[in-house]
Amino acid sequence: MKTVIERIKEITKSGLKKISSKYNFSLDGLDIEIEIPKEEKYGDYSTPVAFNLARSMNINPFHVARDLLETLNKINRFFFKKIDLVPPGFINFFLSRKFLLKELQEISSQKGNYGKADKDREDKIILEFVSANPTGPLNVVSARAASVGDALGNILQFRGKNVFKEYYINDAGGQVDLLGKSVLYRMKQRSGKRVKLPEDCYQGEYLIDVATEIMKDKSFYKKIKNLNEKESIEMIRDYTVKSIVKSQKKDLKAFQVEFDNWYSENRLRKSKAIDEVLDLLKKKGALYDNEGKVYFRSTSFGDEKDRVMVREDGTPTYFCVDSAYHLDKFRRGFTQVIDLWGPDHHGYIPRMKGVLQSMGFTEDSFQVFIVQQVNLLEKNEKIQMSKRAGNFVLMRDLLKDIGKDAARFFFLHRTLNSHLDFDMELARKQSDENPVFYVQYAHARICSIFKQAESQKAKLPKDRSKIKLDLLAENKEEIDLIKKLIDFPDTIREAALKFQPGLITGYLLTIAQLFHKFYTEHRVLTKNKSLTLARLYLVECIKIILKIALDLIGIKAPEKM
RNA sequence: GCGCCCGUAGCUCAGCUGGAUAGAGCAACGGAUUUCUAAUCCGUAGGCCGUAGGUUCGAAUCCUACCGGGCGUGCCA
Repeated sequence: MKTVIERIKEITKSGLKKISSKYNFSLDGLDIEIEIPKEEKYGDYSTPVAFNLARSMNINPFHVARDLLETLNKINRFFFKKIDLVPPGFINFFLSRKFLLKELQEISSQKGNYGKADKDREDKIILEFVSANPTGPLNVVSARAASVGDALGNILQFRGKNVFKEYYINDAGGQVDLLGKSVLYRMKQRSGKRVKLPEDCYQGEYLIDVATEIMKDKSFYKKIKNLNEKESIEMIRDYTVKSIVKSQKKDLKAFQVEFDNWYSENRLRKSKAIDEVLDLLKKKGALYDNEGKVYFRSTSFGDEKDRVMVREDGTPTYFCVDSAYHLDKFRRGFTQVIDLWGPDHHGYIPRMKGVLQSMGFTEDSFQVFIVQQVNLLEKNEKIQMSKRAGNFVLMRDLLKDIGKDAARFFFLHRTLNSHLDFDMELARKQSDENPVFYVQYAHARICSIFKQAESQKAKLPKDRSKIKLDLLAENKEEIDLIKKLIDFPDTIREAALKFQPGLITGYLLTIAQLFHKFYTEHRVLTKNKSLTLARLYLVECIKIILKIALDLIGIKAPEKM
């Protein structure tokens, strides 16, 4: 099913085809822009296509628009009530009432599938996000990434893509060794030794819990007691990572975010993947040796300097391992690799793009989006957060404080690429008037209407064709609602195309607003039975759309509040 | 030094591949409920779009310089 904009685009295109010979232009590569004007008098949809053509051919936009309008008026009578031409060359479309009602029927009949795109058999997307180090519980930054990543995955899936959500566990390297050491010292402390936790260790108190857990695990504890410090640190490290990953999974689940796969860096390192990536890059001539180290020529891809892949002692760098991981993503058959990274990894984009291109993958098969940082404010003071210092606000605390629905809505309702000031005090205090409740209330209100209708024996018949839809769209509130409802597929489409899950929250707010207004102005349950049924039908469509949209972003659609 | 993000209403932010009179929410102020949930609705007020130039029919949007805030700039992960 094509979206409304897609259909208007097609109509406009066929109109342009008919006048193309007169002006001698080609439609190849011309993107016909269809937008929703800010002001009602400029129509429901509008196109500035005449300007685009006029500019490239140096002709008068008004003339092109005038001829286009003439052809368009001949082409379609059903879609539009009228088409306007406004100087200096805007073409404005006004939808017909007939079309609005026809499209409303689509919502009713397609239900949860309204706005879905056909399955795309070509693309297999792997979407990697969060991937926090397994050195502690997830914090608010991960919460933002989780909200965004999960919603994006759902949206892309809805728009027909095959999406595989993956979490990369950095369970190898120096950081986790330090983690093992930290827990070892916590264990020493717990057994009564007066030792101080070294400064380079993770200071978080959650590690005391892990230490306790290990000491209670008698069989494991016995095993490590007789080992030397290095060996026991390794054992403790693995135990700790396992325990922390488990708790991260739990936190994410509470946040309603689930992954298709948790991928272990440790396992990757033990496989042949690293040798493979080095071999492949060598074959392509992208590597060179210098002072006993192996370098990758990332300067060929706009990086500031070439990057070390293998150190003098023969161990691979993080970059090297990550390259192997990304090669593995393609090896597993994914055609589109999408990563959400934190701003601290920003500098890695050129070299990672470079590595993948060197190995023969196209530039646009790998995309990175930076989910910007979250600044937490408490009493107007910025909270300094450092994992090592152990003072960071946790995802689970956020959940307890303001709830999953409000938190997710908040994280999504702004572009992922900009910094986010999260005022904890305000979020807590405002929990009553948070926009998410406004949206949820709309859904609950609708459910309440149906409950009431049932007691009045006003029930929508199974055969919806019996309903007199002609009674709808008689007033502005209904017309505005229907117009916004049928815009849903376009909103989702744009959100998927531009990777902007925030468009959904904005859409939800508008629908809720239009509904609340309608609710205030008009009654659904009236003495006129036909009208009652028609309005129930409309309200049911609103409920369908609200539910789909809320599901996509992982927010509950409550039956009552 | 270099790179990136940000600067729009009192606050939080949309709008940024140039287009029609710069928008929304919150806060402030004034109003609305005998009827399906007032967690609602209606109205008022609020702006040198960081500053200065440039590009053009047209700039919040593009270019240049500068100012301010934040982050990054490892053979750590």
